[in-house]
Amino acid sequence: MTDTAPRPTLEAVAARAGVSRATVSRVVNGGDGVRQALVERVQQAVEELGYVPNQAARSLVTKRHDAVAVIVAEPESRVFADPFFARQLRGISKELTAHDNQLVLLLTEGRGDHARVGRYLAGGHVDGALVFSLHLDDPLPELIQRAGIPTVFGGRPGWSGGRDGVVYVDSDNRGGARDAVRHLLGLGRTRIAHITGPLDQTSAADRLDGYRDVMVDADPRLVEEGDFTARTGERAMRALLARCPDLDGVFAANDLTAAGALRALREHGRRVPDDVAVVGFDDMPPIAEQTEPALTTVRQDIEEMGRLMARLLLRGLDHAPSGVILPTTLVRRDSA
Amino acid sequence: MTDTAPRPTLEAVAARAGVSRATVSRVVNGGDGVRQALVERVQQAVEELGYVPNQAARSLVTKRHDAVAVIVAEPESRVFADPFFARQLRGISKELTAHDNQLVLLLTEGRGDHARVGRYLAGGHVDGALVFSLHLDDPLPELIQRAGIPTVFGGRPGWSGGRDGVVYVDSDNRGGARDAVRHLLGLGRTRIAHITGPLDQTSAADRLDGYRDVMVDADPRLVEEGDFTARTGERAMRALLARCPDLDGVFAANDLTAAGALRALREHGRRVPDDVAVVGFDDMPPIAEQTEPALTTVRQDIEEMGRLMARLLLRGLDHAPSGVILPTTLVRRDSA
DNA sequence: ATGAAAGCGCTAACAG
DNA sequence: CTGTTAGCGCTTTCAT
Repeated sequence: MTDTAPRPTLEAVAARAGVSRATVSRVVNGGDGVRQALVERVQQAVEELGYVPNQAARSLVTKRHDAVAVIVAEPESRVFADPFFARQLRGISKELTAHDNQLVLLLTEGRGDHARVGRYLAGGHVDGALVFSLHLDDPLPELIQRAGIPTVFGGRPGWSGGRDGVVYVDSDNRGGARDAVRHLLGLGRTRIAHITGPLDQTSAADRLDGYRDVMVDADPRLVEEGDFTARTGERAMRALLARCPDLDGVFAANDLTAAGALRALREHGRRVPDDVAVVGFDDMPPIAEQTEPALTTVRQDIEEMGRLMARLLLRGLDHAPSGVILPTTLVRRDSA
Repeated sequence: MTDTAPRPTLEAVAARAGVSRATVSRVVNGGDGVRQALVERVQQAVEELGYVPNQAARSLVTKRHDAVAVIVAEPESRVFADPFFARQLRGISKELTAHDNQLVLLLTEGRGDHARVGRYLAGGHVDGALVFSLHLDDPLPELIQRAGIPTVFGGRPGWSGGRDGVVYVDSDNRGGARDAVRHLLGLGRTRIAHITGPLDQTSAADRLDGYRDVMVDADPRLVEEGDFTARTGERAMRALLARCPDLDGVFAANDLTAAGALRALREHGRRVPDDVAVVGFDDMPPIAEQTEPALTTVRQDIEEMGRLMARLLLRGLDHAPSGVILPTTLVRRDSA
């Protein structure tokens, strides 16, 4: 790696402005309590020299880093197929940027990477962590707790029952699912199937619970487990069709799954929504608007989730509510 | 943000092991030239105290950060619709992780963010930068050059002609495009249309060039500009169909565009591949395998691109080749 | 309101 | 091989 040209230090600026380092430091950090004349002189010197504070030196004394780790622990498949991840990142990035914080991205490939993440967190490089996509049996939270660093989880962690001090942001998965199923019911459908997500994630489990809230004693054969991918959605739909040819409605755990289901339905000559009405979850425009027919779905504001997670973390977790649940809304298009 | 418990310092470890700070430092950093007995004593002290080096203090003296900035300058639309971004990130992350480097993600929302990025880069927080998705008129490279920090670009920068010392990694877009069109020709198609990407990006321009290489004097009306999104691919296909109803082949600049084209084709009652053969570009499995019919497309190894970019940067740019072009391969499925 | 001085925790000569 | 000694560039009392 080529060396960077030596950058001017506080010292240099002080010399040029004819003041002490302390004064320059004050000006650079807001400049209260410094005479206006001096402030200007310093600012000019900063300008002329192109001075930029050395973050390492600053962190060394302040013990702050103005950096937040974002940890994504997710099997490849989903992260790549689904714009979900990118959207959350964007929200987080916006909020962090607005507060002059940097985003350090930690992608994990599996258990092997956990030690590394733990070490990094314990290393005190960042002021906090934002963690996604935890599965029920994930050891990551344990590590993170041990690192003793402020953390906000994206999505309700499966193990949080009882654990205190766990802060998370989630969508109203259960309520959204209820809305979806009720909408189907309102359309006169009675044989409503559900293709779930991976049930070791709370978002998927909660949506299933919502489905069951409304379909109190539904035929258990109407529920098929999926994993949030289109491929599996298609396969699940085929299984459902074979098992319950009389079904007239489907609530898919996310839009990708719904897209897969739509394919299977078309393949089997079922018209949507005439024969079978379909509702998705997420409202990812590039997916929901592109399906044939366009998808009726439950919208969650993913970017806002990201933004909120960052905001909570930056504000300080001491007075933060444990869980924040964001509302969802049903978006009607053509599939139901 | 809650404070982290005060962590033990080198000093503390030294005291406990009964050696000097220098010795501890040596052990922590590889430990060559230290008697085995001492090494073990120090390691045990480290263990017992749970010592982790303070990165800020270390950077302050070494002037290295073991961190790389990844800058993504891309209008929302594409980053979110396309798994492209996530894949490259994964490749980069893997390589960086393997070399104990951190990934600092900088997402820009537009011109307004450029100053911030420039400041960050100039701030000397990172040892290098990886930059994506530059458009022809993008001022970002300028800023980056000024920051004087080692940089590798993802995709051939549009302005690199003449500029020396620009290092980039790209796919063989032009060659891949030629393969795609030749394949269509080999199928006996003669009226082959092309839906381009945004032509201010070299990847799109190069693919168009590749198309023209083969279709030397093609009817110019067979070319329609797109922007790498499905929606636009659909619209472009409609326009093409209206203008040249006799077309029998389409080369779409990427898979998403091809997916959109497929929709338009279906809507117009054209059978694929019988009436119109379609070839895409990228080979994004979640897209290419899910279209109806499955997409014949030009594969590029996106994750490898990311990995290679990181590798070049970490190895040091001084002896790096200016441009590295990765090969592409045609993947036959059902659409052509 | 401003300056002097003391470190933050670490590495890197330099001695020994 | 190991210890001593200087800082790296910045913030922050404490005087003035």
